[in-house]
Amino acid sequence: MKERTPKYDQRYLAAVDAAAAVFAEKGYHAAGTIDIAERLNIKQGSLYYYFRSKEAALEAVCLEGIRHQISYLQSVMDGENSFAEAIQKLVIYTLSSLEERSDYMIVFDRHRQVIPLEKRGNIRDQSNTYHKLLEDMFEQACQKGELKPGQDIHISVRAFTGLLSSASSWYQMKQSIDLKVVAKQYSDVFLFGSCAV
Amino acid sequence: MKERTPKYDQRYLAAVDAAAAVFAEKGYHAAGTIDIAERLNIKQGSLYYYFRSKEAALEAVCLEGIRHQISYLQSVMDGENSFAEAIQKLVIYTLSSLEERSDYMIVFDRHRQVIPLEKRGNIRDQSNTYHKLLEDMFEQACQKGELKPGQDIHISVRAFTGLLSSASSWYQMKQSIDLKVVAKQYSDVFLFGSCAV
Amino acid sequence: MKERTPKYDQRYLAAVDAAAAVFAEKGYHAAGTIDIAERLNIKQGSLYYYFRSKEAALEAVCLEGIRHQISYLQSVMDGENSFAEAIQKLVIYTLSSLEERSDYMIVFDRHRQVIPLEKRGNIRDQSNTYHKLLEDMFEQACQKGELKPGQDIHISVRAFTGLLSSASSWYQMKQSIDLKVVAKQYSDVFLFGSCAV
Amino acid sequence: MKERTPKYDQRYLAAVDAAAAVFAEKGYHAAGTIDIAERLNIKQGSLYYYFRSKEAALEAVCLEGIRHQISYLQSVMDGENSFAEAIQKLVIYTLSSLEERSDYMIVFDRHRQVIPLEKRGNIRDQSNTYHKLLEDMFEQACQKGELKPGQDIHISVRAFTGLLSSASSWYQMKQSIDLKVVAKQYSDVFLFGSCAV
DNA sequence: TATGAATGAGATTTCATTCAT
DNA sequence: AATGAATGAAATCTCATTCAT
Repeated sequence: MKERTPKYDQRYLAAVDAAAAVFAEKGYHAAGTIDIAERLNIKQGSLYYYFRSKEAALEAVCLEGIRHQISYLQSVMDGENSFAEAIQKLVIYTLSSLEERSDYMIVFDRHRQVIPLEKRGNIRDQSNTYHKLLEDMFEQACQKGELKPGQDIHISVRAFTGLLSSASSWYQMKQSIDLKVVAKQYSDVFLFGSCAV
Repeated sequence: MKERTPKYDQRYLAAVDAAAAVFAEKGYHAAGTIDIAERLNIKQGSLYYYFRSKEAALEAVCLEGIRHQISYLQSVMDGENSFAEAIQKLVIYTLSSLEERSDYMIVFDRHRQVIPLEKRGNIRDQSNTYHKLLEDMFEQACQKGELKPGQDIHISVRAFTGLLSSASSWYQMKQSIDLKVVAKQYSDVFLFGSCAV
Repeated sequence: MKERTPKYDQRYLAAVDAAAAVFAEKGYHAAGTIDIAERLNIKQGSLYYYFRSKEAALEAVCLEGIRHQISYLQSVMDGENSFAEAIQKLVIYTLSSLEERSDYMIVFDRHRQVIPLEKRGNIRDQSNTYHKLLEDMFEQACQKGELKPGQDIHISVRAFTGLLSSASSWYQMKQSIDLKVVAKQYSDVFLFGSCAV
Repeated sequence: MKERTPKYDQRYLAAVDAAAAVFAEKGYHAAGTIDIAERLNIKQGSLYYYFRSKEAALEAVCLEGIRHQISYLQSVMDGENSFAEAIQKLVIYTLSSLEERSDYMIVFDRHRQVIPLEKRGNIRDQSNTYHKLLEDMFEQACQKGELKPGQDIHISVRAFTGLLSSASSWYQMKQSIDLKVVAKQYSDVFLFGSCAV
């Protein structure tokens, strides 16, 4: 919508941040553009200087949200990690994202689908990228013999993301428990199962 | 709201069904009372003979949705199942619920929290009941030595429900793979983990 | 938008009427939906019971406006009129429409083109019908030798409608002059010209 | 608003031109100041160096539009033309104006009345001048016996301008027919009528 | 039980305009 | 002369809800 000068970027990012916070707190539909504006200390109409529409604001939040996840995942894959280590790091990162960037996580998780299919291209692209990377990671682990044989990789990936998102729901009712303990157990369930023997 | 004559029950359930379908498809906020009415072939205003308000319709859907889960969970616990068997049955039941009653599952999963805390009593009660039952089940399994030692039961339960809900997201983009195969793998991940050795 | 019961028709027509009046007075864009509502003694939002949108109201006005012109033109063509008589009757009818239904005439004349091309189908259809009828009439007159030879019929028709619309602009600054005198002169100009000899 | 240095004049005229184009295309109300600015490759706010307001831009366009018509009409009257010749020249000039300056013609024709009566002084003055000149011309023709007797001159003038404006509507849907042929027929209708005998 | 008609409060969006830089 | 940022007022439209019939 605008070329990005550094100064503009700063304000724009603040706008995205405000949108994330408001959407996370109230939910996309229940949130009003006026809430976002107020949080930015500007008037409602001025929001449209940053976003073409409320929906565009949501898209911006989602995009910004997933960008971080992708780049961390990328960095984990680039590093020298065993499969088990990688899984643990991703769980930890997800849980700590939930502390530091919870707004973006929640909005992405819960409200992404509000954007109508036709306009979901950008988000879908990013989302696909993320899943593709994960699948690559599982694939490589499989070839190194780090994964149990005979399991469909797509389902494994999905089971893993399901676990991650259950962590998200956990965050909402979190009783202040040590993050690392929780992360350890989550990854252990995924890696080694819950069943004795 | 009304005494339940058989005939009334039938129409009322159709109304709940319609609400579930509409909420699931569009999301609670994006859905209009008019959409529900249209699906019932009645006029917008007439809806108010079935529901005191739109929110009441949501509550009815959620309640109806969880009722099934609870009663199935109850039946599994009453039967003579090992922990592993119980887990498998629950995964299968959830997946097949997603085929047969997906609307209710989706609405409960995604929109339950729209109902303001003050009015969420009924649903919370049911929800608590469900979690409590699950925790009991895990507790018993633990005492029988069927569960790995040293894991926090609350987290295990949550990890399990996270897995279940990942199945929900799977359902939405399902590539028609045999339900039992999928269920097997999902439970295997939970029970035995993904990691070789 | 609604099935037409007689009672509904009456109210609906009143709504179209109000829209016509407001659009004619202020112009489509300068007019607010609230103005129309006020004229109907209902609240702004209630307008949308009758019209899907402000634009739909405009379309309704235009359609209603041209309907009368077409049916009168049709009746003139069905009667036994010489070309000169027909022209005169049409001029008179147009001028008196301007007294009795000026709102519709003005709106059709000035604001029809606000409706975007894609949605102008209905109006264009009616408009084409009107022009087609006129062309038929001129064609027949031509064959009976009532028209000067060597003139392109399309241009003649257009010159005639131009004259009619100049009558419309006349109406706006009308000084109370006898309608029949004016109509006579207008048709005379068209039929016999302004130039001596 | 500014003293007119040659350079300023040039830019100013470009601005008027842009406004004319935009108003003609979208209509005054539907057109935004931003559209005009974009066409000039400047930013919205910068427009206000050329026009005090959007309305002032419209006024400028109208004034510029009619200036040409008046000066041509003046020149025709100053020359030695019979009434029939004068009419023909005016029709031709109008039609070719529609090719070369259609924006100004259209805007003047359709949107002049947007300017509120209080502020319409300038335009009205010019408009009156134009009509007055035409009436003078007809009056003189009448005295020379070039006009049919017994016709009200005001109506004749108006019938003539109606014809001219019908040419305008013709222009919009023009099927590219030779301008002179069209002009000939338009003036013939006005001068000699359409009716045989 | 059902509906037609209306309401009213609020939501998003648009846009001419201003002004410091 | 130009712009980036913001404003504020208004405008259209939506929608859950009500109620007389």
